[in-house]
Amino acid sequence: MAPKVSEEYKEKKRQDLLKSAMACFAEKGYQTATIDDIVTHSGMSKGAFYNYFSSKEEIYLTLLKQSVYLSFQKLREAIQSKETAKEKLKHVFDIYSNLDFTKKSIQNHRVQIEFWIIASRNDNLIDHMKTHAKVFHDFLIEIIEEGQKKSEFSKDIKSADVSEIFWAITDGLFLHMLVEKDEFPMKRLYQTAGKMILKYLEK
Amino acid sequence: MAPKVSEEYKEKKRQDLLKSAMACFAEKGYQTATIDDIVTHSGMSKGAFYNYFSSKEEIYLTLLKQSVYLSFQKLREAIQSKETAKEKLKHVFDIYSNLDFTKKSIQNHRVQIEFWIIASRNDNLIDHMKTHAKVFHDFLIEIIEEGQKKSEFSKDIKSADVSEIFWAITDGLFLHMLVEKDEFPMKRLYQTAGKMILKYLEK
Amino acid sequence: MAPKVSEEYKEKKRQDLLKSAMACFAEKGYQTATIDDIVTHSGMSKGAFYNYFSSKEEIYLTLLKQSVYLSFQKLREAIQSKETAKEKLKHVFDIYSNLDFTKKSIQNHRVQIEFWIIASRNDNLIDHMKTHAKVFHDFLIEIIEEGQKKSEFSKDIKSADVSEIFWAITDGLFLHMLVEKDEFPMKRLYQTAGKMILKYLEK
Amino acid sequence: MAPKVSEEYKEKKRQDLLKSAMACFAEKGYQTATIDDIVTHSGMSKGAFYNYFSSKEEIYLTLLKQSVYLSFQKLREAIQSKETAKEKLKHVFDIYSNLDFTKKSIQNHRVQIEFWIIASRNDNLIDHMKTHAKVFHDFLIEIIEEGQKKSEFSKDIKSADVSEIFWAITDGLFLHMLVEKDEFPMKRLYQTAGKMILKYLEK
DNA sequence: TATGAATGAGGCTTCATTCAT
DNA sequence: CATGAATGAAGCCTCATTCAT
Repeated sequence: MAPKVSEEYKEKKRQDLLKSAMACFAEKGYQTATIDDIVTHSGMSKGAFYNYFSSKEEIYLTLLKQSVYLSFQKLREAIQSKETAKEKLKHVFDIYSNLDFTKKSIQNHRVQIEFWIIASRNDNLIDHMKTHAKVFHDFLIEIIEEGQKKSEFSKDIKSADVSEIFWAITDGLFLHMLVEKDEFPMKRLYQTAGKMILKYLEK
Repeated sequence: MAPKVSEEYKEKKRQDLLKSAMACFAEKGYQTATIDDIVTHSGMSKGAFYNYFSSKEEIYLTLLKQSVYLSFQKLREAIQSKETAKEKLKHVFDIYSNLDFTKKSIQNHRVQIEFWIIASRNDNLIDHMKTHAKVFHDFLIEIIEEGQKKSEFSKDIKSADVSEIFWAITDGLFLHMLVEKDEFPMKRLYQTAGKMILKYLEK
Repeated sequence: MAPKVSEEYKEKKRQDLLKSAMACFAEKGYQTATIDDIVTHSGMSKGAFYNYFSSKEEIYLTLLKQSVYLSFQKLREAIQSKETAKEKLKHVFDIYSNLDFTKKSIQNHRVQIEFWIIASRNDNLIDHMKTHAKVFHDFLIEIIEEGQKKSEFSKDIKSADVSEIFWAITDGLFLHMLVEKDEFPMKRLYQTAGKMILKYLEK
Repeated sequence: MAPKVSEEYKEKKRQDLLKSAMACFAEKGYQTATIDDIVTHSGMSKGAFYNYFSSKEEIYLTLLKQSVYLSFQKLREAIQSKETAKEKLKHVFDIYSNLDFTKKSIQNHRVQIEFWIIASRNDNLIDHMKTHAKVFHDFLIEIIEEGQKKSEFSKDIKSADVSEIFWAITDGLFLHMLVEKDEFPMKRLYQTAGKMILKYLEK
């Protein structure tokens, strides 16, 4: 029997649910958001939800994978045109410091950090997270080591450590912004952190 | 007429519950851990729990105040003997980099970070958090400005921003350590971050 | 797209729950009857209950509105055919004195009286009650004043007071019947009260 | 061994608890008032409570008996000086219509009516209630029949029925007053009811 | 006797998931 | 495939009563 509906139709529904789920998890958090919230937001029925995802946890994980992947894609693309390692690094700082710190963007990050915490308690997830983390990590290491090769940066420095600190700052600042909200000078802080890192990297 | 049990007895029970609660929140998270988990862990009855705390939220908040208070106390004491601002800062870095990154200590931080996220969605809690945060923030600002006065550090630098970045690194590193666990070179990373900040502060 | 069950189906379930609730409240009282009692009586699940009513209080209020509404409807219909005010009043007395004082009917009144008491302690409910009471009150006042206009009744008498006393007798007799049960000559008492009131109204 | 404390001491404590219980039941109702409420109100301990009463139900019943007894005592005393049956009846009406309808007095009645309802569901209590009711009932019947003997009142009238109606009015009016509160013209209503009854009794 | 901490059954409500239509 | 009513386990909290001190 031929399928009753096209694959595109199904994929669209799936994406609708993912979007709604993201919106709900962002607003209320994983534990607090309910399946009802999600299906109400999406205008679909509960039955439909379970046709596409087998559980609340599954949609959550799907979301996680997708969202990490997407944000990494953006990052990589943005860098391509830059020549020197220093320029690339600066551009990464720029990207983060120029994110629109709208409610939606902040909530996205909240979900990511929450993911991180939940994953840290779940052996099945923790490897996923490590893998995701590694992607970002390697991306930065690559740039730094490129700079070291080209003698832009000091060779005495452990690239992995600087990368780690960079991502720590990123997550740490977002975490703090969640509480401080509007008054938080994210852009300035990010630029300061960028200067700090560059100063450290330079010979 | 006098109470039948001593104040010490009651305080001990209270602390027992706090300890159990911390263990459960650390293991399962605030939302997932149940009152039943806590009382089972403590060997007490549910009724007893409610003699000491009026709700799950209350014990959670108590825990946080206590843990924030304790860790700040340690920090302040540790600094006292140091003369220069630079030494003080270095010592702060040392303290954090020498924390015993045992399971327990890590879980403590997990609870703190988790709370941060929960609080960020709850207007009643957010002020608590800001207050706690300010304590640590002001502490660092004080040291940095002392260093600026004494001409140890550059006067062109916004002390509040450096403080913010320092705490962002702290929380960010802990967040990452939650996932990376044993392999995470927390000590080295912290020291690197310390050097980075000092280099930036110095003229 | 259309709902999978008909509106009639849902309305039937709702009415089933209302009936069960009435039975349980009547048997045990509002405070003592539990949601479990109600769902067990109705053969439904607890979850189903909460699909139809949002709380125990809500089903209770719904029940009361409904029962007040129904009994008032009956009253008003019964009166229509009568010509004179005196005949109307007599008919009201007749209706009450000929109620089937079965267990069920008595229990209905018990719930009403109980609710009266609960409402009297609850500012949110008290207005509901006043509104209900006013409906009955105005109904009687209208008849009495019609009788006064037509010179069937003395014009020196405050219609509102007689109405109040009539309803006081009604509730008072029901209250006593709750305890005296079978031996209580409700019919005769009601007729006596009717005579008493008519004698007082007549010039 | 001689008792450690005097009987008077114990009786005083008992009465204190009864007073507190009455206050709490009046304010919150039987089901809603807790043992904690009562002991807090009385300044005693829970243990003490259970030394004097074996359960919440017991103190409730004790209260009931006592309060019925006391109010009847007052009634009987008040009547003594009157000569004719009509005067006696009028005086009874006067007493009720001149009660201070303060909050406290109203709440007392609320508790009584609540008793009545609870008792009506409890076979063990229902006989108690009937006995109490009979005391009041017989009291009024006695007066009415005295009036019939002395030819003050019509002999065609069933004294028991008039008595029943009188008490129904009393309870009914109190019930309504609970909801209407301040605006309720209890005094005028009671006097109107008195006139109504007397008119009916007179030849 | 007095104290009040401890108990634990039981109440209300939520919500992920199932399944008949 | 879609619908949404039904399920029932599980969570939080209350409170009458007990009992060690």
